[in-house]
Amino acid sequence: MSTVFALVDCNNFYASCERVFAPSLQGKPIVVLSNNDGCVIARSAEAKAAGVPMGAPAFKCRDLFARRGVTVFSSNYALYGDMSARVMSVLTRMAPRLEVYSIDEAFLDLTGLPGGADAHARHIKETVGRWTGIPVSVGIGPTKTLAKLANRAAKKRPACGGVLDFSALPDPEALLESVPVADVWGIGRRHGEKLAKYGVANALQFRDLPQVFVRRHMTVQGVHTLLELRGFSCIDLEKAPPPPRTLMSSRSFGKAVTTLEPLSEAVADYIARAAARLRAKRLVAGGLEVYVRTYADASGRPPSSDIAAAAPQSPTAHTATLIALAQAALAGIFRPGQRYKKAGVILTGLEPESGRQLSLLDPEPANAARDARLMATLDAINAKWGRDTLRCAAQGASVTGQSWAMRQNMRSPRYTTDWAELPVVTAG
DNA sequence: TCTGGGGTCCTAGGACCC
DNA sequence: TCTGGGGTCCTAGGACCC
Repeated sequence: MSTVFALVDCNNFYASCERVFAPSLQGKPIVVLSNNDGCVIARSAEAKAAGVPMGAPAFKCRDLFARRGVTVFSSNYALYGDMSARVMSVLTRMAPRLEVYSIDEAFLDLTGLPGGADAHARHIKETVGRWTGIPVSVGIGPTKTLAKLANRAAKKRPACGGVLDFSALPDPEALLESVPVADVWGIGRRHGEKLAKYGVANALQFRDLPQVFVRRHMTVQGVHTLLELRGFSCIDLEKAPPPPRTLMSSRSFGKAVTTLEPLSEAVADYIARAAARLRAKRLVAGGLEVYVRTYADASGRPPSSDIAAAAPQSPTAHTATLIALAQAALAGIFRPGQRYKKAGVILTGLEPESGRQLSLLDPEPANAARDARLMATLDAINAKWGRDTLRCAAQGASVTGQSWAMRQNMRSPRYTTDWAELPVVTAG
């Protein structure tokens, strides 16, 4: 029997998370901004109706926000991550196989469920809503790509109550014809532009292209998308995601940085964050990259980027070792007089820490055990008392006072992950 | 004043080896 | 008077996703 895929996607996820804890905003327009309060990354249905564009720079929307009474939130990833875990935990109980695809989406295997996929999907939608407060839509299809398309249609057609099964459509080709080709999962804007030159505007036209044409212009991944649109499943559910190959931490600054010292501090801070995530996944890094990016300057010269790589003597998750390497790399690419907008670090060459401890050919440095104990202690203290309780001096003295800190002026409380910010329920 | 952050995969091309 | 064939590894760049 062929697989029945479902895609469960949270509606306007970040905006919905904010509204769970601010019920007075139900039915009101709200938006969530990216880091640095830069651009709009989530909108409630009412904000969409008010004409707030996705991805719009926040400073260009101030008038519209004021005129239409839009409530604005800085992004609060601690809250969204926790709400996501709650949604996924409910979904885990409701399907035999599940792949968490992103913070707000999961693919489910609904093959052979009693009562049929559609009824089960409606039960899932209702349960997630009741237990978490987050509204979801469910798309069902014989391939992941078609389940994605069905989900998109479920959101656009109020009549279907948030659930749509591609296989049950009376006229599936009409749906394919209504979808711009660039909106198909795996095609994207650039390929969409190229396809338009060949007269391919929608998903139906793409589906009927010759396979060799697609292979030539879009590699094997394009062929997978083509076959999936035709109903042949090529992209399976991934139950246990493979370990990450890289870990990245980067931020834009609140304002331009022009000297090495604050840049160095920021890089140390990003390393500390990335290294903590590395240890949480029981991995070590065999290398790292540091990059910086400048503003476009007044004369119209475009922004420029510089990148430098470094590697420890042996793979490690020791924060101080990685910071020293990253700062030395940074010093090599820093140029006085530049106005820097952003910096980032990427940890590369990741491998399991356990593999290393068993290696006889490549003995650990003498102080590796001591380093590991120090990091374990640091992680335990920060887990108990908050992420920035124990820090390296290189990260700068204060958590909030750095000249490079990002802007975040409208963040909601960390309702679910910080004791000091629990919501208060008032009787009466 | 001036648009986020964190990932993956595929391919082409060069270095190097036999 | 003019440079094989085949393989591996690495990197850069381009595309995609959320």
